[in-house]
Amino acid sequence: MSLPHAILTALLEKPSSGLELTRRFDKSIGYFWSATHQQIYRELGKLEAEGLIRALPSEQPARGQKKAYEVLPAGRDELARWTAASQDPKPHRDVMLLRLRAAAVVGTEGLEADLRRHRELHERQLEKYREIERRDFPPGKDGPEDRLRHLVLRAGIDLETFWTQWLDHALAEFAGLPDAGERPDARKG
Amino acid sequence: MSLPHAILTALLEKPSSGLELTRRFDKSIGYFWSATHQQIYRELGKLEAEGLIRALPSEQPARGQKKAYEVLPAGRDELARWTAASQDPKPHRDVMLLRLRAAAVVGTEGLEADLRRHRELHERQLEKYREIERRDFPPGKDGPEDRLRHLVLRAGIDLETFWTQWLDHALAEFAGLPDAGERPDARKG
DNA sequence: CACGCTTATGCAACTAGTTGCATAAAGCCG
DNA sequence: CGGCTTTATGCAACTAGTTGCATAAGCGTG
Repeated sequence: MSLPHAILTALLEKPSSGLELTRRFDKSIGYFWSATHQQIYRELGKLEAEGLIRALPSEQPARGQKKAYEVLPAGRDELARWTAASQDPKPHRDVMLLRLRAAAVVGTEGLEADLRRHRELHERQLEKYREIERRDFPPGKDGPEDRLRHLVLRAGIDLETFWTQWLDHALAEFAGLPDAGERPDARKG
Repeated sequence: MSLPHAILTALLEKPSSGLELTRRFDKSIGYFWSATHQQIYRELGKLEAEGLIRALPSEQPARGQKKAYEVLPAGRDELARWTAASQDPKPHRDVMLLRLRAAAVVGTEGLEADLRRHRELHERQLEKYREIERRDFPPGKDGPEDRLRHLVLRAGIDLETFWTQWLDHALAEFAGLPDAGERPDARKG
């Protein structure tokens, strides 16, 4: 149940319409909590019905019209409550690790190319994060809010660095594997 | 659509009943692809209907009876196909990072304790992985399959190490924040 | 102004994963 | 044997997230 809280956070940072939120999810909050525009519109409707946000009155709500929302005090309270509440970490799911484990049984054929491609994608994401860091956190911009937001961005940077290095390691391991790329025991069953 | 492939991998490593699979998911494959027993039973039914696995004939299938499955050639082919097919990495979702971002807006009150708790959980998981590494990958056990499986385990070890360190970093950052644990601008709205 | 393109909002149907509970056999124990 | 616990399988209902499509206003252009 994190999407409503992601939206509340984004709206507190800046009141926005559904589409604006969607765009901001695509390039900031979405890096660790992605959402499609349909999820966002649906959730905005629910949050409004619950009285946690409201549509800004200025622009009349009509189809094809921007409809911006702002957070109400009840919404801020709910977000504060949720932020402080203890939560167990959810197990992460990682398809690539699953594929590697499968490859140990059915052979590595075809996997190396995708490993290489993922390495490039992670490196590109890393460069994007570094760009954001340069833009949003120049030396000196270190108030308490900045430090927290910077901390979160650092997690993104460090994670992409981690995966880039790990994939290098995996590729090196692949290079040391028997030539054909097919495990010796593959298809024996 | 990874759960069926996770199950195929597990069954190729060793034919098992639903409950055995559930247990193995809890302590091995589940570290990067978790599943409940209901998911597993449902998926076993589907895989059998599709002709990718079959119930081992030995023990008659009755309620309260173990019913073990093995992978059929079509299942192995499907798994090999899936393993080799290119897939885009899915964006990871991380609630803790979201909470930190929210804390930049509504205040950090109550968060530090959970940060500390998560640190301990990650450290405990790390110790568990290291135990598995000692048990399953003693020096010398380095055939091609071992090396791939070890690679996957190393990802788990390195990730837990990463999070332990990152949480240390986050806690150090918290220590440097204004005393009360509440952001200056919190509740100003 | 008629056409097509972009912006913006939204419904419906689907897939995946979770939670709560039901059922039944097997083993233990007084 | 009668009740209790553990093992094992499974259904039903629910929540969360995804995909495909519909609708309509605004804007540019021949």
